[in-house]
Order: sequence, then structure tokens, then C-alpha cells
Amino acid sequence: MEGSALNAATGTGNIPCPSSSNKKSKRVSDNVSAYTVQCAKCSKWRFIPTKAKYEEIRETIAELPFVCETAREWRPDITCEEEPDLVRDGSWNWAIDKPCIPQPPSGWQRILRIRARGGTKFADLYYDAPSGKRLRSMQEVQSYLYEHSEPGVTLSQFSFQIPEPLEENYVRKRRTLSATLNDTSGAVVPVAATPISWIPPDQSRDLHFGGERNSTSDAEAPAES
DNA sequence: TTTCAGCTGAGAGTACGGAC
DNA sequence: GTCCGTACTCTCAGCTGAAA
Repeated sequence: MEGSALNAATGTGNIPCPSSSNKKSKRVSDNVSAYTVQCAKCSKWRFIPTKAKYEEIRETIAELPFVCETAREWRPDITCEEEPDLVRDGSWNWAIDKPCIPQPPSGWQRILRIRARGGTKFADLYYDAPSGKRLRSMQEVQSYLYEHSEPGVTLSQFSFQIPEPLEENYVRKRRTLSATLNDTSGAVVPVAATPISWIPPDQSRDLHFGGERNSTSDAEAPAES
């Protein structure tokens, strides 16, 4: 049995970036352009049609690895033989989501906002309560639930884990000793790329990826052999 | 001009790994 | 086994800019 990788891709080409043109809109919404999941068998990325479906898959992916056949729910003729829906090239920002994140309670919205490149943090996560109140941390959720008792809604249904950017230097890292020693010119020294095409569910909380950007299409070259 | 929402950086706390 | 340093996560407060 193999696992599957979850991915939330944010476009940088025809899709507005959060820190630029999209800044006009006052009411924030997800700036994730597409949701994809990697097939555990063929390692090809498949678009997930709706955010709700994506969240459903993400919640159970550890027990129920995603395979192309799963996508037959919305694409009856899909098989592992089909071309991948998306390949990793330079036109998208890729982020690998954590598996086993619970779906938000009914009436709640889980909002992911990708920050601009070079910041101290990759993204922010919010929960929009049914009342419209925006909650930005577990403590705020706890306080909200304390004040507004919502039947069937518990803290365990919330997770503020943000996805990890595939691009290594998207987030400004803290200086490390080794980095200080290696860094003689201020330039980032690229490391060997390690394509993420398959992520064991039990390890995906601690994803590792190398290379500042892997412009080759990993989906077409499955890592598992 | 004021208000409010979104964005960002920074500090505190915590976890992890390496050295001794 | 313990201590220390490093890196990460969580949380919050301030700044900026758009809308009213």
C-alpha cells in the first residue's frame, strides 16, 4: 500500500497573487487556485473539483489513499493511463498540504491565504464562523466556542496546520550555523532536488523537499520504482 | 476622515538533534 | 542521560490600504 500526496497549488501566472492585485478585495477568500491530489499508484496529479471534496479526501487520506479510480466520482472515465491533470512547472506555486486535517464543521469555512514570497511565514489559516467572525488561532476558536456553544462542534475539528511550500526559499529561513558557514556570498546555495511524487502518510507531517524549484514534471516520472 | 479588514513581522514557547 | 543550541509553531500586535 502506498500513500498519496495532497497539494494546494497557487497560480502565479494567470492567477492573481495575494500580495499584488488581489489585495483589492476586502473580504478575504481562499487564494488557492487549484486543489490536486497525487495518485498513490501512478503518482500523477489529479484536479479535485471542489474544495469540499478536497477537504474530504484530505481528512481520510491516511486510511484511504487516493488513486485515480477515486476520481471517477466526478470523472467516470479516468484511469492511471490518462495524462496527469497538472505537472509541476514554474508557472505555479506548489504547496503540500498535511493529511488528516479534519473537515471544518458545517457552516464553517477554512480559509488558507498564501503569503507573498520572502516573508517569514508561508501562509495564514483562518476559520470563518457561521456568524461571520474570523478566527485566526486555536485560542480564538476556543474562546468563540466558549461564548457561542455550537452543538457538535469541538476543537478537534479545527487545525491550523498550514501547507508547506515546495519551493525551498519561498519562506525566509532563520539563519543557521551551517548556512552561515556555507554562505560566503549571500547567495543561496541550491541543493540537489528531491522530487515529491509520493509521500508516505506517516511521514508527511515532516515533509522534506530539496531544490528551490523543480521545473521538471515529476508527475511524469514517478519516484517509486 | 474614519473605520475596518488584510498582511506582515516578531516574540514566546516548544520540540528536536547533536555534543559531551 | 543531560545539557545546549537550533529551528519550528503559535500567537499577537502594528502597519497599510481600501471602503464607507
